[in-house]
Amino acid sequence: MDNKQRQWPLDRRAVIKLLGDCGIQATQQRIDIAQILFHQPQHLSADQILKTVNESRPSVSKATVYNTLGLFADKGLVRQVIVDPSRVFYDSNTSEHHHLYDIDHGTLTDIAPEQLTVSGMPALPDGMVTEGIDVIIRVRSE
Amino acid sequence: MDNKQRQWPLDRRAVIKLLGDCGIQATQQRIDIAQILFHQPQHLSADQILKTVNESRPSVSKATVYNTLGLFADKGLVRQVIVDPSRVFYDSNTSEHHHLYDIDHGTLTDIAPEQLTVSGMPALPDGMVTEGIDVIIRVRSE
DNA sequence: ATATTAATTAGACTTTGTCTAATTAATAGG
DNA sequence: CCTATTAATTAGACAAAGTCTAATTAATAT
Repeated sequence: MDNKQRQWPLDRRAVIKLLGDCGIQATQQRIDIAQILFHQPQHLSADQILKTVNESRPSVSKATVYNTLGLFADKGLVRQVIVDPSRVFYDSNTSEHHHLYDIDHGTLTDIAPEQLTVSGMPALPDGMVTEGIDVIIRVRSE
Repeated sequence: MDNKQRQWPLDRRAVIKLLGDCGIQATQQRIDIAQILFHQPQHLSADQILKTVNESRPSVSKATVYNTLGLFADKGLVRQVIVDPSRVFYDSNTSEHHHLYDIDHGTLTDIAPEQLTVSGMPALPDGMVTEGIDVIIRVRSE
């Protein structure tokens, strides 16, 4: 579901529609979280989202943040990015692209698919279904 | 250091030499851990190594396992593989290759570099030094 | 309105990994 | 070989990310 281009930033209305289109009940908490994520294409950790969403006043619990991010990832609304052993990033941009990860600063940057090509997908054993291909360039920048 | 082909399995003598060549003091604990890793090209988590090394009788502490794996990774003897949010794998094969990760079973398999080509390395911002490029094919196999 | 189902929550819990301060082992020099 | 010095190991406390549970609250449908 939903790996199309988006029009940034998504406002409240657009977010509600997006959730609806994916069969996700648009509760207040989910809308809040989605609005943070879909403000722009970005990479946020669960902890960053938890902090941001409760900035003005506490409104969403830790459990719900994790539940919601898991749900969004399942539905294909966001993409998990696993580059840092200590936390998962959630990428609000689900159109095809690669990543550059700065080990020293813990920051993620997008690499456009035109800039880097992966060719020659090997045949998979029976019963295996490709879920995705991750290409990560790891850099140091001290 | 040391991303060359190895001759599997490495016996005790070969392991001691390998450590020496990398400027690592060959203590009993490090030899034990290295022997497990370099028995064959494989992907092991810290926890798996801790269990294996203490199988017959307790001989290496948790702290030392983590210290040692960190040291081996720094020296380029093993390669960290970050594909699973819950644990880091250490790959005893440091020659160039890619990975296939089975999400449902949590298992890693190698993909030979000939089978999959990455072309068009983008120019990096000033001061950034490439540490490595990871290509991971994620599959489900329920 | 009300029954039923779905979502949220606090807080306990698990797991991976880190840190510290103290002990033990290894090395170098005489 | 003994001894000083340095390096490695250790137990156990700790930290942080994420999960789980059982109870509450909100949403939906009838």
